[in-house]
Amino acid sequence: MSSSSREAILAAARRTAQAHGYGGLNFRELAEDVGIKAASIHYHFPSKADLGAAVARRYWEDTAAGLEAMLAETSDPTDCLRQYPGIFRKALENDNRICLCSFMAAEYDGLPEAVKNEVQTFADVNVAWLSRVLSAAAVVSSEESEGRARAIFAAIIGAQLIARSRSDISLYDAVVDSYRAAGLLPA
Amino acid sequence: MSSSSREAILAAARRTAQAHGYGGLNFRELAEDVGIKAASIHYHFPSKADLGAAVARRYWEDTAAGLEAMLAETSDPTDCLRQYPGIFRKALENDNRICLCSFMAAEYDGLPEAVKNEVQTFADVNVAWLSRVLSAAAVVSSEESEGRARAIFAAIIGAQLIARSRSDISLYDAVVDSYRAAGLLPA
DNA sequence: CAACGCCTATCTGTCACTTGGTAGGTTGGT
DNA sequence: ACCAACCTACCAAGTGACAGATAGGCGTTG
Repeated sequence: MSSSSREAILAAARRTAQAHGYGGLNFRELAEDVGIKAASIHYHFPSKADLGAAVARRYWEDTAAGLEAMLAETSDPTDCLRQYPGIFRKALENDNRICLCSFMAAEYDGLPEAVKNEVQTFADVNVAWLSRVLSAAAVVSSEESEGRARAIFAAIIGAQLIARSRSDISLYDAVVDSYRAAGLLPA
Repeated sequence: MSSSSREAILAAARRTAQAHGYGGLNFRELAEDVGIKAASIHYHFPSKADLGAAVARRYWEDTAAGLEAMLAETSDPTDCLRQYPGIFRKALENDNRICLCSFMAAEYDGLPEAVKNEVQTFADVNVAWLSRVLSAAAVVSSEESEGRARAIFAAIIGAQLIARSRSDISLYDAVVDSYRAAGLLPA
Protein backbone atom coordinates (compact mmCIF):
# COMPACT_ATOMS: atom_id res chain seq x y z
CA MET A 1 0.00 0.00 0.00
CA SER A 2 2.99 2.26 -0.26
CA SER A 3 1.37 4.40 -2.92
CA SER A 4 -2.38 4.14 -2.54
CA SER A 5 -2.61 7.85 -1.76
CA ARG A 6 -0.40 8.65 -4.69
CA GLU A 7 -2.65 6.67 -6.98
CA ALA A 8 -5.75 8.28 -5.50
CA ILE A 9 -4.25 11.72 -6.06
CA LEU A 10 -3.44 10.87 -9.67
CA ALA A 11 -6.98 9.63 -10.28
CA ALA A 12 -8.62 12.63 -8.67
CA ALA A 13 -6.32 15.04 -10.46
CA ARG A 14 -7.11 13.39 -13.76
CA ARG A 15 -10.83 13.77 -13.17
CA THR A 16 -10.46 17.41 -12.22
CA ALA A 17 -8.11 18.25 -15.05
CA GLN A 18 -10.43 16.68 -17.61
CA ALA A 19 -13.13 19.07 -16.42
CA HIS A 20 -11.16 22.21 -15.50
CA GLY A 21 -7.71 21.84 -16.98
CA TYR A 22 -4.29 22.20 -15.47
CA GLY A 23 -5.18 25.64 -14.19
CA GLY A 24 -8.25 24.23 -12.52
CA LEU A 25 -6.20 21.82 -10.44
CA ASN A 26 -5.75 22.92 -6.86
CA PHE A 27 -4.24 21.17 -3.90
CA ARG A 28 -7.00 21.84 -1.41
CA GLU A 29 -9.81 20.41 -3.47
CA LEU A 30 -7.67 17.50 -4.57
CA ALA A 31 -6.76 16.74 -0.98
CA GLU A 32 -10.38 16.80 0.04
CA ASP A 33 -11.29 14.37 -2.73
CA VAL A 34 -8.59 11.99 -1.61
CA GLY A 35 -9.15 12.43 2.12
CA ILE A 36 -5.80 13.89 3.14
CA LYS A 37 -4.49 17.40 3.74
CA ALA A 38 -3.29 19.68 0.98
CA ALA A 39 0.24 19.85 2.31
CA SER A 40 0.53 16.08 2.12
CA ILE A 41 0.21 16.13 -1.63
CA HIS A 42 3.56 17.88 -1.76
CA TYR A 43 5.08 14.77 -0.26
CA HIS A 44 4.08 12.73 -3.30
CA PHE A 45 4.43 15.51 -5.87
CA PRO A 46 6.88 18.24 -4.90
CA SER A 47 5.29 20.86 -7.13
CA LYS A 48 2.13 21.35 -9.13
CA ALA A 49 4.20 20.93 -12.28
CA ASP A 50 5.34 17.51 -11.10
CA LEU A 51 1.76 16.52 -10.42
CA GLY A 52 0.57 17.79 -13.79
CA ALA A 53 3.30 15.94 -15.64
CA ALA A 54 2.60 12.73 -13.73
CA VAL A 55 -1.11 12.96 -14.48
CA ALA A 56 -0.55 13.59 -18.18
CA ARG A 57 2.01 10.82 -18.39
CA ARG A 58 -0.28 8.32 -16.72
CA TYR A 59 -3.02 9.48 -19.06
CA TRP A 60 -1.16 8.65 -22.24
CA GLU A 61 0.17 5.43 -20.76
CA ASP A 62 -3.39 4.29 -20.05
CA THR A 63 -4.52 5.42 -23.48
CA ALA A 64 -1.66 3.60 -25.19
CA ALA A 65 -2.49 0.43 -23.26
CA GLY A 66 -6.15 0.74 -24.24
CA LEU A 67 -5.31 1.18 -27.90
CA GLU A 68 -3.02 -1.84 -27.88
CA ALA A 69 -5.69 -3.89 -26.17
CA MET A 70 -8.23 -2.90 -28.80
CA LEU A 71 -5.83 -3.91 -31.52
CA ALA A 72 -5.27 -7.27 -29.85
CA GLU A 73 -8.99 -7.96 -29.50
CA THR A 74 -10.15 -6.62 -32.83
CA SER A 75 -8.40 -8.32 -35.66
CA ASP A 76 -9.85 -6.12 -38.40
CA PRO A 77 -8.03 -2.77 -38.51
CA THR A 78 -11.04 -1.12 -40.12
CA ASP A 79 -13.09 -2.15 -37.11
CA CYS A 80 -10.47 -0.54 -34.90
CA LEU A 81 -10.93 2.70 -36.81
CA ARG A 82 -14.66 2.41 -36.31
CA GLN A 83 -14.18 1.97 -32.59
CA TYR A 84 -11.62 4.74 -32.15
CA PRO A 85 -14.08 7.63 -31.69
CA GLY A 86 -15.71 5.64 -28.88
CA ILE A 87 -12.61 6.13 -26.73
CA PHE A 88 -13.03 9.90 -26.76
CA ARG A 89 -16.76 9.57 -26.35
CA LYS A 90 -16.20 8.09 -22.90
CA ALA A 91 -14.82 11.36 -21.58
CA LEU A 92 -18.01 13.15 -22.59
CA GLU A 93 -20.13 10.39 -21.04
CA ASN A 94 -18.27 11.09 -17.82
CA ASP A 95 -20.00 14.35 -16.86
CA ASN A 96 -19.16 16.20 -20.04
CA ARG A 97 -15.43 15.92 -19.51
CA ILE A 98 -12.95 16.04 -22.37
CA CYS A 99 -9.61 14.56 -23.20
CA LEU A 100 -7.05 15.74 -20.69
CA CYS A 101 -4.56 16.60 -23.38
CA SER A 102 -7.04 18.55 -25.50
CA PHE A 103 -7.63 20.78 -22.55
CA MET A 104 -3.94 21.08 -21.93
CA ALA A 105 -3.32 21.81 -25.60
CA ALA A 106 -5.53 24.85 -25.19
CA GLU A 107 -3.65 25.85 -22.05
CA TYR A 108 -0.37 25.07 -23.76
CA ASP A 109 1.24 28.50 -23.46
CA GLY A 110 1.12 28.59 -19.69
CA LEU A 111 2.08 24.98 -19.09
CA PRO A 112 5.31 23.93 -17.35
CA GLU A 113 7.77 22.36 -19.77
CA ALA A 114 7.47 18.89 -18.26
CA VAL A 115 3.70 18.94 -18.77
CA LYS A 116 4.01 20.15 -22.35
CA ASN A 117 6.16 17.16 -23.18
CA GLU A 118 3.63 14.67 -21.87
CA VAL A 119 0.83 16.40 -23.76
CA GLN A 120 2.79 16.08 -26.96
CA THR A 121 3.48 12.42 -26.26
CA PHE A 122 -0.26 11.81 -25.93
CA ALA A 123 -0.73 13.18 -29.43
CA ASP A 124 2.21 11.13 -30.69
CA VAL A 125 0.76 7.94 -29.24
CA ASN A 126 -2.58 8.53 -30.93
CA VAL A 127 -1.14 9.53 -34.27
CA ALA A 128 1.29 6.61 -34.32
CA TRP A 129 -1.46 4.12 -33.52
CA LEU A 130 -3.87 5.60 -36.06
CA SER A 131 -1.13 5.69 -38.67
CA ARG A 132 -0.34 2.02 -38.14
CA VAL A 133 -4.00 1.01 -38.27
CA LEU A 134 -4.70 3.15 -41.33
CA SER A 135 -1.85 1.47 -43.14
CA ALA A 136 -3.04 -1.96 -42.10
CA ALA A 137 -6.57 -1.17 -43.21
CA ALA A 138 -5.18 0.17 -46.47
CA VAL A 139 -7.39 3.25 -46.13
CA VAL A 140 -4.62 5.42 -47.47
CA SER A 141 -1.15 4.79 -48.81
CA SER A 142 1.50 4.36 -46.16
CA GLU A 143 3.11 7.71 -47.08
CA GLU A 144 -0.15 9.46 -46.40
CA SER A 145 -1.10 7.52 -43.30
CA GLU A 146 0.61 9.79 -40.78
CA GLY A 147 -0.99 12.89 -42.25
CA ARG A 148 -4.40 11.28 -42.26
CA ALA A 149 -3.83 9.99 -38.75
CA ARG A 150 -3.15 13.50 -37.52
CA ALA A 151 -6.22 14.78 -39.31
CA ILE A 152 -8.44 12.16 -37.69
CA PHE A 153 -6.99 12.89 -34.26
CA ALA A 154 -7.50 16.63 -34.72
CA ALA A 155 -11.04 16.15 -35.98
CA ILE A 156 -11.97 13.94 -33.05
CA ILE A 157 -10.79 16.36 -30.39
CA GLY A 158 -12.56 19.15 -32.24
CA ALA A 159 -15.78 17.16 -32.14
CA GLN A 160 -15.32 16.64 -28.43
CA LEU A 161 -14.93 20.35 -27.87
CA ILE A 162 -18.09 21.16 -29.81
CA ALA A 163 -20.13 18.60 -27.92
CA ARG A 164 -18.82 19.87 -24.60
CA SER A 165 -19.76 23.45 -25.34
CA ARG A 166 -23.37 22.28 -25.67
CA SER A 167 -23.25 19.59 -23.04
CA ASP A 168 -24.73 17.42 -25.76
CA ILE A 169 -23.12 14.11 -26.50
CA SER A 170 -25.38 13.50 -29.49
CA LEU A 171 -23.54 16.34 -31.18
CA TYR A 172 -20.34 14.32 -30.91
CA ASP A 173 -21.99 11.35 -32.54
CA ALA A 174 -23.44 13.50 -35.29
CA VAL A 175 -20.10 15.12 -36.09
CA VAL A 176 -18.32 11.75 -36.13
CA ASP A 177 -20.98 10.42 -38.47
CA SER A 178 -20.39 13.41 -40.72
CA TYR A 179 -16.69 12.60 -40.76
CA ARG A 180 -17.61 9.11 -41.92
CA ALA A 181 -20.01 10.39 -44.52
CA ALA A 182 -17.39 12.79 -45.83
CA GLY A 183 -14.80 10.05 -46.05
CA LEU A 184 -12.42 11.15 -43.31
CA LEU A 185 -13.15 7.96 -41.37
CA PRO A 186 -14.21 4.59 -42.80
CA ALA A 187 -17.98 4.13 -42.63
CA MET B 1 -13.64 59.13 -27.08
CA SER B 2 -16.12 58.21 -24.41
CA SER B 3 -15.16 54.57 -24.76
CA SER B 4 -11.58 54.44 -25.97
CA SER B 5 -10.54 52.77 -22.74
CA ARG B 6 -13.42 50.39 -22.99
CA GLU B 7 -12.37 49.42 -26.49
CA ALA B 8 -8.76 49.08 -25.43
CA ILE B 9 -9.78 46.81 -22.57
CA LEU B 10 -11.84 44.66 -24.91
CA ALA B 11 -8.95 44.36 -27.35
CA ALA B 12 -6.40 43.52 -24.68
CA ALA B 13 -8.75 41.04 -23.04
CA ARG B 14 -9.35 39.36 -26.34
CA ARG B 15 -5.63 38.98 -26.95
CA THR B 16 -5.06 37.55 -23.49
CA ALA B 17 -8.06 35.24 -23.60
CA GLN B 18 -6.96 33.83 -26.96
CA ALA B 19 -3.69 32.85 -25.33
CA HIS B 20 -4.70 31.99 -21.76
CA GLY B 21 -8.46 31.62 -21.74
CA TYR B 22 -11.09 33.15 -19.54
CA GLY B 23 -9.30 31.88 -16.45
CA GLY B 24 -6.12 33.55 -17.62
CA LEU B 25 -7.76 36.97 -17.70
CA ASN B 26 -6.88 39.16 -14.76
CA PHE B 27 -7.64 42.75 -14.03
CA ARG B 28 -4.16 43.85 -13.00
CA GLU B 29 -2.41 42.64 -16.11
CA LEU B 30 -5.19 43.88 -18.32
CA ALA B 31 -5.01 47.31 -16.72
CA GLU B 32 -1.28 47.46 -17.27
CA ASP B 33 -1.71 46.60 -20.96
CA VAL B 34 -4.25 49.36 -21.36
CA GLY B 35 -2.44 51.90 -19.20
CA ILE B 36 -5.02 52.40 -16.47
CA LYS B 37 -5.51 50.99 -12.97
CA ALA B 38 -7.12 47.66 -12.27
CA ALA B 39 -9.97 49.13 -10.30
CA SER B 40 -10.89 51.33 -13.24
CA ILE B 41 -11.82 48.34 -15.35
CA HIS B 42 -14.73 47.74 -13.00
CA TYR B 43 -16.12 51.06 -14.11
CA HIS B 44 -16.51 49.74 -17.65
CA PHE B 45 -17.23 46.12 -16.75
CA PRO B 46 -18.76 45.63 -13.31
CA SER B 47 -17.59 42.04 -12.98
CA LYS B 48 -15.22 39.64 -14.69
CA ALA B 49 -18.22 37.78 -16.06
CA ASP B 50 -19.44 40.98 -17.73
CA LEU B 51 -16.04 41.51 -19.27
CA GLY B 52 -15.82 37.92 -20.48
CA ALA B 53 -19.25 38.05 -22.04
CA ALA B 54 -18.51 41.37 -23.74
CA VAL B 55 -15.24 40.04 -25.15
CA ALA B 56 -16.85 36.87 -26.46
CA ARG B 57 -19.76 38.82 -27.93
CA ARG B 58 -17.49 41.25 -29.70
CA TYR B 59 -15.50 38.29 -30.95
CA TRP B 60 -18.42 36.61 -32.70
CA GLU B 61 -19.69 39.95 -33.97
CA ASP B 62 -16.34 40.61 -35.62
CA THR B 63 -16.22 37.08 -36.97
CA ALA B 64 -19.74 37.33 -38.37
CA ALA B 65 -18.85 40.61 -40.07
CA GLY B 66 -15.70 39.07 -41.54
CA LEU B 67 -17.61 36.10 -42.90
CA GLU B 68 -20.23 38.31 -44.48
CA ALA B 69 -17.52 40.45 -46.01
CA MET B 70 -15.85 37.41 -47.49
CA LEU B 71 -19.13 36.28 -48.95
CA ALA B 72 -19.65 39.72 -50.47
CA GLU B 73 -16.17 39.80 -52.02
CA THR B 74 -15.97 36.22 -53.17
CA SER B 75 -18.80 35.32 -55.45
CA ASP B 76 -17.94 31.63 -55.69
CA PRO B 77 -19.15 29.80 -52.55
CA THR B 78 -16.59 27.05 -53.12
CA ASP B 79 -13.87 29.69 -52.97
CA CYS B 80 -15.33 30.85 -49.67
CA LEU B 81 -15.01 27.32 -48.33
CA ARG B 82 -11.41 27.28 -49.50
CA GLN B 83 -10.72 30.53 -47.68
CA TYR B 84 -12.53 29.61 -44.47
CA PRO B 85 -9.60 27.80 -42.79
CA GLY B 86 -7.53 30.93 -43.33
CA ILE B 87 -9.63 32.81 -40.78
CA PHE B 88 -8.63 30.42 -38.02
CA ARG B 89 -5.08 30.33 -39.27
CA LYS B 90 -4.71 34.00 -38.37
CA ALA B 91 -5.04 33.27 -34.67
CA LEU B 92 -2.12 30.87 -34.87
CA GLU B 93 -0.09 33.40 -36.84
CA ASN B 94 -0.65 35.79 -33.96
CA ASP B 95 1.80 34.25 -31.48
CA ASN B 96 0.28 30.79 -31.49
CA ARG B 97 -3.06 31.99 -30.21
CA ILE B 98 -6.27 30.11 -30.86
CA CYS B 99 -9.89 30.91 -31.37
CA LEU B 100 -11.28 32.56 -28.26
CA CYS B 101 -14.33 30.36 -28.26
CA SER B 102 -12.39 27.12 -28.70
CA PHE B 103 -10.51 27.95 -25.55
CA MET B 104 -13.71 28.86 -23.79
CA ALA B 105 -15.35 25.67 -25.03
CA ALA B 106 -12.66 23.77 -23.14
CA GLU B 107 -13.24 25.92 -20.07
CA TYR B 108 -16.98 25.59 -20.53
CA ASP B 109 -17.82 24.00 -17.19
CA GLY B 110 -16.47 26.84 -15.12
CA LEU B 111 -17.77 29.68 -17.29
CA PRO B 112 -20.40 32.21 -16.12
CA GLU B 113 -23.72 31.66 -17.85
CA ALA B 114 -23.51 34.90 -19.83
CA VAL B 115 -20.15 33.87 -21.27
CA LYS B 116 -21.39 30.40 -22.17
CA ASN B 117 -24.15 31.92 -24.25
CA GLU B 118 -21.76 34.04 -26.29
CA VAL B 119 -19.49 31.07 -26.87
CA GLN B 120 -22.42 29.10 -28.22
CA THR B 121 -23.41 31.96 -30.44
CA PHE B 122 -19.95 31.99 -31.96
CA ALA B 123 -20.41 28.36 -32.94
CA ASP B 124 -23.88 29.11 -34.24
CA VAL B 125 -22.59 31.94 -36.41
CA ASN B 126 -19.94 29.73 -37.95
CA VAL B 127 -22.18 26.74 -38.50
CA ALA B 128 -24.95 28.88 -40.01
CA TRP B 129 -22.54 30.57 -42.40
CA LEU B 130 -20.88 27.30 -43.42
CA SER B 131 -24.24 25.68 -43.86
CA ARG B 132 -25.40 28.44 -46.15
CA VAL B 133 -22.21 28.36 -48.21
CA LEU B 134 -22.19 24.56 -48.41
CA SER B 135 -25.70 24.63 -49.78
CA ALA B 136 -24.82 27.33 -52.27
CA ALA B 137 -21.77 25.42 -53.40
CA ALA B 138 -23.90 22.29 -53.67
CA VAL B 139 -21.22 20.33 -51.81
CA VAL B 140 -23.89 18.42 -49.95
CA SER B 141 -27.66 18.34 -50.03
CA SER B 142 -29.34 21.10 -48.09
CA GLU B 143 -30.60 18.63 -45.47
CA GLU B 144 -27.04 17.54 -44.79
CA SER B 145 -25.49 20.98 -44.92
CA GLU B 146 -25.88 21.83 -41.27
CA GLY B 147 -24.37 18.53 -40.15
CA ARG B 148 -21.48 18.94 -42.51
CA ALA B 149 -21.07 22.55 -41.44
CA ARG B 150 -20.72 21.49 -37.83
CA ALA B 151 -18.24 18.82 -38.80
CA ILE B 152 -16.08 21.30 -40.66
CA PHE B 153 -16.20 23.76 -37.79
CA ALA B 154 -15.26 21.04 -35.31
CA ALA B 155 -12.45 19.76 -37.50
CA ILE B 156 -10.99 23.24 -37.93
CA ILE B 157 -10.83 24.03 -34.24
CA GLY B 158 -9.32 20.60 -33.65
CA ALA B 159 -6.62 21.36 -36.18
CA GLN B 160 -5.94 24.65 -34.43
CA LEU B 161 -5.50 22.90 -31.12
CA ILE B 162 -3.06 20.37 -32.58
CA ALA B 163 -0.97 23.07 -34.19
CA ARG B 164 -0.92 25.09 -30.99
CA SER B 165 0.31 22.18 -28.92
CA ARG B 166 3.37 22.03 -31.17
CA SER B 167 3.67 25.76 -31.81
CA ASP B 168 3.83 24.70 -35.44
CA ILE B 169 1.53 26.41 -37.89
CA SER B 170 2.57 24.09 -40.72
CA LEU B 171 0.78 21.34 -38.82
CA TYR B 172 -2.44 23.30 -39.21
CA ASP B 173 -1.92 23.58 -42.94
CA ALA B 174 -1.11 19.89 -43.22
CA VAL B 175 -4.22 18.84 -41.31
CA VAL B 176 -6.43 21.15 -43.37
CA ASP B 177 -4.93 19.70 -46.53
CA SER B 178 -5.72 16.24 -45.23
CA TYR B 179 -9.31 17.30 -44.68
CA ARG B 180 -9.41 18.37 -48.30
CA ALA B 181 -7.79 15.17 -49.51
CA ALA B 182 -10.27 13.12 -47.49
CA GLY B 183 -13.23 15.04 -48.90
CA LEU B 184 -14.35 16.90 -45.79
CA LEU B 185 -13.56 20.21 -47.45
CA PRO B 186 -13.61 21.01 -51.18
CA ALA B 187 -10.11 20.80 -52.68
C1' DC C 1 -23.30 71.95 -10.54
C1' DA C 2 -23.10 67.25 -11.97
C1' DA C 3 -21.85 63.39 -14.55
C1' DC C 4 -17.94 60.95 -16.17
C1' DG C 5 -13.58 58.55 -16.06
C1' DC C 6 -10.26 57.24 -13.37
C1' DC C 7 -7.76 57.15 -9.08
C1' DT C 8 -5.91 55.40 -4.15
C1' DA C 9 -6.52 52.34 -0.68
C1' DT C 10 -8.24 48.45 1.09
C1' DC C 11 -10.94 44.08 1.81
C1' DT C 12 -11.54 39.25 1.48
C1' DG C 13 -10.45 35.06 -0.39
C1' DT C 14 -7.54 31.58 -2.61
C1' DC C 15 -3.40 29.97 -4.45
C1' DA C 16 1.11 27.06 -4.28
C1' DC C 17 4.38 26.21 -1.25
C1' DT C 18 7.33 25.93 3.28
C1' DT C 19 8.48 24.77 7.93
C1' DG C 20 8.63 21.98 11.56
C1' DG C 21 6.80 18.70 13.38
C1' DT C 22 4.44 13.54 14.80
C1' DA C 23 3.32 8.57 14.71
C1' DG C 24 4.37 4.25 13.03
C1' DG C 25 7.23 0.91 10.54
C1' DT C 26 11.66 -0.94 9.10
C1' DT C 27 16.42 -1.81 9.58
C1' DG C 28 20.85 -2.94 11.47
C1' DG C 29 24.32 -3.11 14.95
C1' DT C 30 25.28 -5.08 19.45
C1' DA D 1 16.21 -9.23 22.23
C1' DC D 2 17.04 -4.42 22.35
C1' DC D 3 17.46 0.04 20.91
C1' DA D 4 18.91 3.68 18.12
C1' DA D 5 18.75 5.45 13.52
C1' DC D 6 16.18 6.11 9.74
C1' DC D 7 12.19 6.23 6.46
C1' DT D 8 7.38 6.85 5.20
C1' DA D 9 3.22 9.22 5.23
C1' DC D 10 0.96 12.54 6.93
C1' DC D 11 -0.54 17.12 9.36
C1' DA D 12 -1.02 22.07 11.58
C1' DA D 13 0.18 26.48 10.89
C1' DG D 14 1.69 29.98 8.32
C1' DT D 15 4.00 32.78 4.22
C1' DG D 16 3.75 35.82 0.40
C1' DA D 17 1.75 36.48 -3.92
C1' DC D 18 -2.17 37.48 -6.36
C1' DA D 19 -7.21 37.19 -7.38
C1' DG D 20 -11.80 39.95 -7.92
C1' DA D 21 -14.25 43.38 -5.90
C1' DT D 22 -15.53 47.74 -3.19
C1' DA D 23 -15.67 52.58 -1.16
C1' DG D 24 -14.85 56.96 -1.57
C1' DG D 25 -12.35 60.81 -3.53
C1' DC D 26 -10.29 63.90 -7.25
C1' DG D 27 -10.01 66.39 -11.47
C1' DT D 28 -11.93 67.39 -15.96
C1' DT D 29 -15.67 68.52 -19.10
C1' DG D 30 -20.17 69.94 -20.62
